[in-house]
Amino acid sequence: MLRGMVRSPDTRQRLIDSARELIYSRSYADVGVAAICEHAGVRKGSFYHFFPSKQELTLAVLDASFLEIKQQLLDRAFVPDRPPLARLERFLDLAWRFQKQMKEATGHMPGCPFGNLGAELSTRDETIRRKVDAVFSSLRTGMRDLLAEAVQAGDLEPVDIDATAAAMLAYVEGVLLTAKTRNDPDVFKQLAPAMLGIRIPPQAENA
Amino acid sequence: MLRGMVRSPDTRQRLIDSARELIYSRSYADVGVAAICEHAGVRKGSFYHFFPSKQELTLAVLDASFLEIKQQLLDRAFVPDRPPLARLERFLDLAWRFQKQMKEATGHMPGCPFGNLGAELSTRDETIRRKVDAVFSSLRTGMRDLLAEAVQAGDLEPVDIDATAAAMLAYVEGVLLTAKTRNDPDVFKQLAPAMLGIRIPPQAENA
DNA sequence: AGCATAGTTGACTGGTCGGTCCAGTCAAGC
DNA sequence: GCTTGACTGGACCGACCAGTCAACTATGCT
Repeated sequence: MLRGMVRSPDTRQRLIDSARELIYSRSYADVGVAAICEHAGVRKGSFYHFFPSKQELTLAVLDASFLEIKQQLLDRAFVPDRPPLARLERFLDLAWRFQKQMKEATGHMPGCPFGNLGAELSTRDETIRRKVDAVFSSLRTGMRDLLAEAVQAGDLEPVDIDATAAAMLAYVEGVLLTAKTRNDPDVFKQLAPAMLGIRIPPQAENA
Repeated sequence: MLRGMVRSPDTRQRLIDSARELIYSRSYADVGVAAICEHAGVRKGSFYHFFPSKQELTLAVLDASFLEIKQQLLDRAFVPDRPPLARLERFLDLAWRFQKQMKEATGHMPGCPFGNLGAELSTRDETIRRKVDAVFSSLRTGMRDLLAEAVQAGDLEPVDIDATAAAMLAYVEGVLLTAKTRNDPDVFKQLAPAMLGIRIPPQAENA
């Protein structure tokens, strides 16, 4: 009776998902390969059949996290059913809901999956650092496009959209880290909206 | 001549200093007790004479780091020889110089010693999380006082000084993390000045 | 049927982890 | 000079680390 594909249909994906969840809620160093395998219901040998190292798995985790964030957060928040800046507000609201929900479920604020890895590993693993950088770069591009649209629509005065996108993203990262360190989702709720007011003027400085 | 206290004058302090340097430039998990001892020229047994655990040493490291930041950064930047907001600019400039100097010396951007530990350990060690939170709280207070002075002097419109101080600090943390992940001090230089424009209005929301 | 191969298993390795233990050392107080 | 107690040295501990390996199983292809 519907035997089919007995041999674990998606061992590789289960490993990625387990690692993503565990590393996100703890840290890279605190989660061993053995713990990831146990959570995924997979034996050590199978792990190394699919991934040559913990580092390589982590790169795959970063891809998976980016996909998740894009689909669950960005694509939802950025639906063009309202003005660009209102979409940014929706983005912050969705992000806050998620952080709050994680706090309720686990007792901890997880922060940003990319910021966490960047903070922990940037000085120690150049490959992972570059990957995190690439993810942030993609996020910045999305933000930049939104700001360009806002400028075009006249909802935003002309700014250096690249720098302003980077600044807004940095601010969100900082707020996430602050909320995580205080272990309080309301910190995010209180501080995040100020992101919308951040501006970096075009070219050199002026007023 | 001037014998006194032959028995290692400051073994404890050397351990703290070594741990501070190593953990700051790598991470908590990447630096073992053995490495700290070796760097300090101290044997394992002595370590555990002065500190009951690596965690306790880390708490002492946080105190030492805070003292260092206060003396080398805050106390220098906040000298009241100019208007409050100009002191904030000087703070950013000093912070940038330090990050740049570390990059040149080690090849890496270290980021913020508190933010790093907060990101890595907040979900895993409640005691350290609280300590990091306390440090941030002190920093916020310093920033808050400066903003209060700026408002009083008429250099800044009335804002929610507590929330605005928190937002500015969060922004600096985010910029430091961004610069660390990109491994480029110029990111800090470009983005940091926007901190001065961050505002959170008093009480409820308005415009 | 037979073979190739993707996938699985669990025992195993060398090394490192944080932490323990205790005999020894030295300076100060009596 | 003897005792006390802070401090030191270093051997040692069990647990865990990332990673290896050879034997095994099931599936798909011919």
